[in-house]
Amino acid sequence: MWLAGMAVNSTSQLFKSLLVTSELIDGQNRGRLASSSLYDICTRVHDCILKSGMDQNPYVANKLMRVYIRCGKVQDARHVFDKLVKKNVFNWTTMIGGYAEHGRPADAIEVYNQMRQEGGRPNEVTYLSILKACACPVGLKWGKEIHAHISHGGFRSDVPVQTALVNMYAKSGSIKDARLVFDEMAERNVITWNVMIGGLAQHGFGQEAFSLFLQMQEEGFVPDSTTYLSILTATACSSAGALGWVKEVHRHAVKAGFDSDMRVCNALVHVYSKSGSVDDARLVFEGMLDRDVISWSAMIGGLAQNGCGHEAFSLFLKMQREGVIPNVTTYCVMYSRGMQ
DNA sequence: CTAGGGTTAG
Repeated sequence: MWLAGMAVNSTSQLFKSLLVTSELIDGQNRGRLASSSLYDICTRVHDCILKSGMDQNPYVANKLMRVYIRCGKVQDARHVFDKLVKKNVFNWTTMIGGYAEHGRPADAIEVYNQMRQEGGRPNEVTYLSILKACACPVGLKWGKEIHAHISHGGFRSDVPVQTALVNMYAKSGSIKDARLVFDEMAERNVITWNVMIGGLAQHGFGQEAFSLFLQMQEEGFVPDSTTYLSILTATACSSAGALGWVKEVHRHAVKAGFDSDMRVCNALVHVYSKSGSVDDARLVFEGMLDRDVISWSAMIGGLAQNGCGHEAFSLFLKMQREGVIPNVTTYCVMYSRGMQ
């Protein structure tokens, strides 16, 4: 690690290295630097920041919080946040977003409420962050309150915020409310459609998801890979009669060139098995140029569950010959059924 | 200058 070995002795140098490092992690170099060494740099920079009294600078504090959160050290970020006497909207939003990223809705809502009590004005980004935190079953009761704040706060026509609301309702189990918000939106974008389609599919409403999939195209929106990944979920496709519209979605995917997208193909393999057509699953699988552990596991699972135990096992051997290492899921699907 | 809505495998 070039940064770890670098001679860093002044505060500004350290801070600069922290910024560079966090950008490295953010960008295409993600994963190259171990988060443990980033955390190490981060704590050293933190020391210098404290010594120089810069910890009360909202910009500096925010950068520091972001990097701590990126290392998975939300508690450290919270410490920086709590020490900050004057917090701006970025600090509040970063803290809420940090909890959202780490699936801690109660903590996120605590900070959000504290913000409101202290007279802080949430903006659209703050709402995106808090809604993300509440996008889970326990978050519904808080999500409804935030919905009211958003309606009163003048964010009724903000497409990202309204989309985040649709997502929050869908993920927290209230698909009817998700649909209500969606239907009332005057303006939408592809993400809005993807969220609604994915929500319906996740709740088992495959037919409804499919009709929205058609409707979005009638309205001039072009489905992207996320649209396909969202609609092709097992719950939506395992219901009776799903095979028909799944094939239709498949045809669209091929026409749009997504038959070369590994993730889309993985979803197709999985979903064809679930809707009862191992033959179609096999066809997609065999046509794939690249296959990862998910592709292999999906195909093996499909075979095992459809009474083709021997073929599943020989595929399990083949994947390893091709250098793909099985993981827990691979073993789970292999021994789930049909392997005797 | 800083925070950011959606995404595939028991």
